[in-house]
Amino acid sequence: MMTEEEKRIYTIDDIARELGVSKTTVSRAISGKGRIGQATRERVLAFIKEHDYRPNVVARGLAQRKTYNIALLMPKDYVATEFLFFKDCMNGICEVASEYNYDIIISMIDGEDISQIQRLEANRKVDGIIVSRAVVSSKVQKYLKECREPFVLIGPSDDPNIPFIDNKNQEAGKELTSIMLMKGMRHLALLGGNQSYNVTVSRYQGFLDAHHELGIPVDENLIFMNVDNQLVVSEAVSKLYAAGADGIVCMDDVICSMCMSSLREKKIQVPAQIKAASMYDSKNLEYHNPPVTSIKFDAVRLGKMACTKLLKILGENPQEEITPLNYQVVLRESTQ
Amino acid sequence: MMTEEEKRIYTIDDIARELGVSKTTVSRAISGKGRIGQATRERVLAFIKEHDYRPNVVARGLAQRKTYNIALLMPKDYVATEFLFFKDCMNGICEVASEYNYDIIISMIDGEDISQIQRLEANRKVDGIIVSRAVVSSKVQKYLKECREPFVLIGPSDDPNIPFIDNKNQEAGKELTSIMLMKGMRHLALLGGNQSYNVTVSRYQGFLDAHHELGIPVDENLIFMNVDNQLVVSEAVSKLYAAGADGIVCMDDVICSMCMSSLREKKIQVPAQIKAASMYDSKNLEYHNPPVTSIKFDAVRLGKMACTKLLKILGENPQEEITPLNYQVVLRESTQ
DNA sequence: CTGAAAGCGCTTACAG
DNA sequence: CTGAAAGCGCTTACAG
Repeated sequence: MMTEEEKRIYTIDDIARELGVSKTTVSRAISGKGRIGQATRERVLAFIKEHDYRPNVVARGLAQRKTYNIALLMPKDYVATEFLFFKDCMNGICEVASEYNYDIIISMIDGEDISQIQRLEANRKVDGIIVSRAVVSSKVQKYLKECREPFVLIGPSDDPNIPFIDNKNQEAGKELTSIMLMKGMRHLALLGGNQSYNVTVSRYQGFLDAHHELGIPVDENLIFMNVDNQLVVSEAVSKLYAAGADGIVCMDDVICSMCMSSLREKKIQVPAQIKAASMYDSKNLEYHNPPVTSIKFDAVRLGKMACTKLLKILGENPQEEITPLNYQVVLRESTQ
Repeated sequence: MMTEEEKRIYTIDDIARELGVSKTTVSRAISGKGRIGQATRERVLAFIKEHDYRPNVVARGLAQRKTYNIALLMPKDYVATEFLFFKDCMNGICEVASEYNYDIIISMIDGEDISQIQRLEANRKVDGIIVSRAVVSSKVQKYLKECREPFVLIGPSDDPNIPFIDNKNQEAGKELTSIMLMKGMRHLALLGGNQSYNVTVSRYQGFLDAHHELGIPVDENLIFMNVDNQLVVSEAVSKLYAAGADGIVCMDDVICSMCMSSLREKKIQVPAQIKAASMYDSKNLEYHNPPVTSIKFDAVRLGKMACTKLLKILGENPQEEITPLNYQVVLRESTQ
């Protein structure tokens, strides 16, 4: 008959009764913990499979004093670039989490306001926390350290007690810059984002490192930080071009997009008159003319590893290996 | 003493014992359900406040057969525009949810793949679902209708059985277009996004409505749909300008940004030689030169209302009123 | 107005 | 190898 009765939801008790065993036994068959006869286990497992039984995660959680939830903290005021990056992280996090049957609870953090974190803690609905942004205010970080929940940070940390996962921003910045210097450019300009972000600081440092290592002086007049809108970028581009820059390193895609369109507007040819490169390779740059050289970070992977790291702390045994994160340099026409 | 012992976590039993009442009584004082003496209630409440007791939401949930979780479905492949809009929705959703002490569990949906939804359902960790994108594939929608969980849709629906919340996209498209027509433009171009999205279809329809109502013919040669990258936009701009367009309606901000930079590049003056307007007012347009006229939707509000609607279905009594969503037209220099 | 008891659906010592 | 029992921290008829 196709018209089956309303699919009933089995409990562990139902199964025990129908199979004539104790629920202890059923529980053991499912969890794999404790001794149990081969035959019994198979019988239970077969029944479970046939009736598509899924244990109630909440009940299990209560008994085990776990929730199988992980909180993901997310700043309320994310801007475009960060958010695109974050989205990929989230993909990675969710993927790993669901493999271990954890769910992700999202919590929007408003600047310095820790009330949402307190709420999470008070409600005891999560086993751990992933903090998504390095820029999380020091107040938030401080609170997290004091609070009961284990957490991992996506982004850099100099506190050895805080588990974190980060892109190699400084190394990447250095490598990209080195490549441009080795291609012969001697007057590199830098267009950077918000300096209160760690990522900005790291990439900037990488830019400096490359110069120092090759013994090439940095021209302070070509450094423009905190450029975050079309107008400011446009002005910066005029200035740097007038000042004789032969290459531009953009700290992220959005800045680079604005930079490229500004160059087009001013009829400055790339790469003929000036070269350009960016530090985060999103789809934004894909269709640019000319295609832009850039560093490609693997945000999905970053998310996966952050989640894996937290799961380890929570006592799970994730198979995924935590190998150092890497980046690629994608050389395109804009630096030829 | 400042150094208090490890903050212990009280349970309802502890409180009952310390106060010499039954836990039934404590429970009643907290929930407000059932009769309870004024004096007793106050005594309990005072104790709770003093010791900062917070009931265990998971345990309560188990007893009430609720989870106090809401799932938010989110497509894995969101692109920039949608995602920015979605972020605001999320803010609204989270805000309302946390007021009622619900949490938001995020679930990434990969196209037609319903396995994550099945997982949500099987795990019974949510009381309801908010589907974030109108474009959710028909397969996903179909599955949701059959599944046990109540859900609301953000976006349009013609199925009267599906609760949904939507922007007035068609009306907004019509109004923006009407304004441009009434300003005297007679050859309006349209730059639209992905036609498989309902929002695109609705805004397009609004564009047509305005023309019909005013008895002004639509020039098919000025309609460019599915433009989603700089190159394509740039070509479209060339064509429409050559074809004599006197105004451009962009369906979203990202398209509009690309359109504006393309116009700048081609040295076509806005608003002198051609006017332009957009349909979603994000920060993207804020710094454009000239500032761009646009429709402003309230995504945060949209999220709030979606969540409110779901909470109603779940039997809560949200105070927030569900009034029809509105939009603003922000007239700026680009259409003067 | 208040409480003892059963129950939500699991897990886990403990005993056999 | 298996099970009875207690427990996770709440709620809620039911009885008084």
